[in-house]
Amino acid sequence: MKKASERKRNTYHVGNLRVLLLSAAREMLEEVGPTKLSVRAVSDKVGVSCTAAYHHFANRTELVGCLAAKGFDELATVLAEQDRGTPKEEKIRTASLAYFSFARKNPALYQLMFGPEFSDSEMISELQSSRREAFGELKRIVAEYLDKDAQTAEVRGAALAGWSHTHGLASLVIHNVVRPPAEITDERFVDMSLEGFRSIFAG
Amino acid sequence: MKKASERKRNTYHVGNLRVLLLSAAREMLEEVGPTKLSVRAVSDKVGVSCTAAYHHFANRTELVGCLAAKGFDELATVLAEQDRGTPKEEKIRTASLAYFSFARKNPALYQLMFGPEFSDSEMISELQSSRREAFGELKRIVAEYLDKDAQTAEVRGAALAGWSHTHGLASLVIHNVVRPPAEITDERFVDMSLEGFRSIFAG
DNA sequence: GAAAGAATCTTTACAGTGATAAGTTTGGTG
DNA sequence: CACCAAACTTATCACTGTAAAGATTCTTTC
Repeated sequence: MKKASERKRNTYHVGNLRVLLLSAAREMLEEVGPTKLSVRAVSDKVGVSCTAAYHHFANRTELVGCLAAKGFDELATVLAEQDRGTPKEEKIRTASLAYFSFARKNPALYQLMFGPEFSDSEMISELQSSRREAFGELKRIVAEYLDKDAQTAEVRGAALAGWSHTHGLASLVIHNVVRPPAEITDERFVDMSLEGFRSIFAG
Repeated sequence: MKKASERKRNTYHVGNLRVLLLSAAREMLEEVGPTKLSVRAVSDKVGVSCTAAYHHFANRTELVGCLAAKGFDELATVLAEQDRGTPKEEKIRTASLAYFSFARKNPALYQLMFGPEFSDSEMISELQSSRREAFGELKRIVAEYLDKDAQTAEVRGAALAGWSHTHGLASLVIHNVVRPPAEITDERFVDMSLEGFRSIFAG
């Protein structure tokens, strides 16, 4: 009596549709772009009706917000990994590089994380805490670099500055506003910009 | 024999629909947000059928691209104005402040200018040249600050760094990733970040 | 000044989007 | 086994970008 859909669905209730949707979404994200990721397409890919998704996520924003949250977690991890064993003086450079490299490897995800999608709505506490933790990692690194306590105003300012700079650089490149010369590696490019800042403060 | 629409249209052919659409779009932009600006809503506001817009713009992207281009023009103008008469040593700070202030005053426009909308498509030469000119203005300012020729690698690097930093700061704030303390002015906030950078390079 | 052609605008239509409401199937629990 | 709650489906709506084809007006040419 299965007049229902023609989809092959061995398991009717998957049980963990949520994670299936999320990983399908993550897979499609880089192909499709941050704005064009649709609930329907994701559901289709999993082999489920699109309204099924609305039983696990309040709306598209929440789905995509979880993706962004995972992005921040991943970013924090990468930063921590790359920082491990780095000598003090190199910490800022290494972190900047890891950050920039992460952004270049996952442009759509990065655009999502810092895009206009969540600027108004304060919901998705998961996203907010993941963000906070990623920034925390940054502050930790800067604190060690400066040999100061992480709660210091100086550390906070320096972390803000470093984050702004690297995020700005990544954002400009990802959005094709600035195009780094083809013959130059990401590493060189980040160094160029850091050097640029140094020369601003030299005078 | 006017069985046509019920809209009041004294002048059937306006002649300059293009500019009308653009200014209507600009007006709505800040209310509606960069992603939710629709061709239909804009056309409605002008009092014209939505397909009429497609006689003046190839698609939504082009419409919104012209808006962004104008944004870059405006930004370049603001930078130039604020720079005029500023003593050499203050030029970077003044430019950063003017830039940041522009972004805060026109958040939606700013998001549009640096959003994912135009990252793939290379069209809209107007946008591209406006962008280039805005960056040119930045380079000019940095060149004067450093007392070097604008074509120098050093100037280019410093301009890139300065742009990245201020753009990053503006982007983080506009997207609510970082929330500047309420009691602090924009001016103080930018200074804080610049100070932060100085302390990074002090050691 | 009239007729032809170009520009401009409208109606209609389609496919894809986020989202809701109401019904159906399933797994688990008494 | 019966029932209930969770998971999923089928409509359906309002809205979006965009194309096609027809209508209206402006402009140019004779």
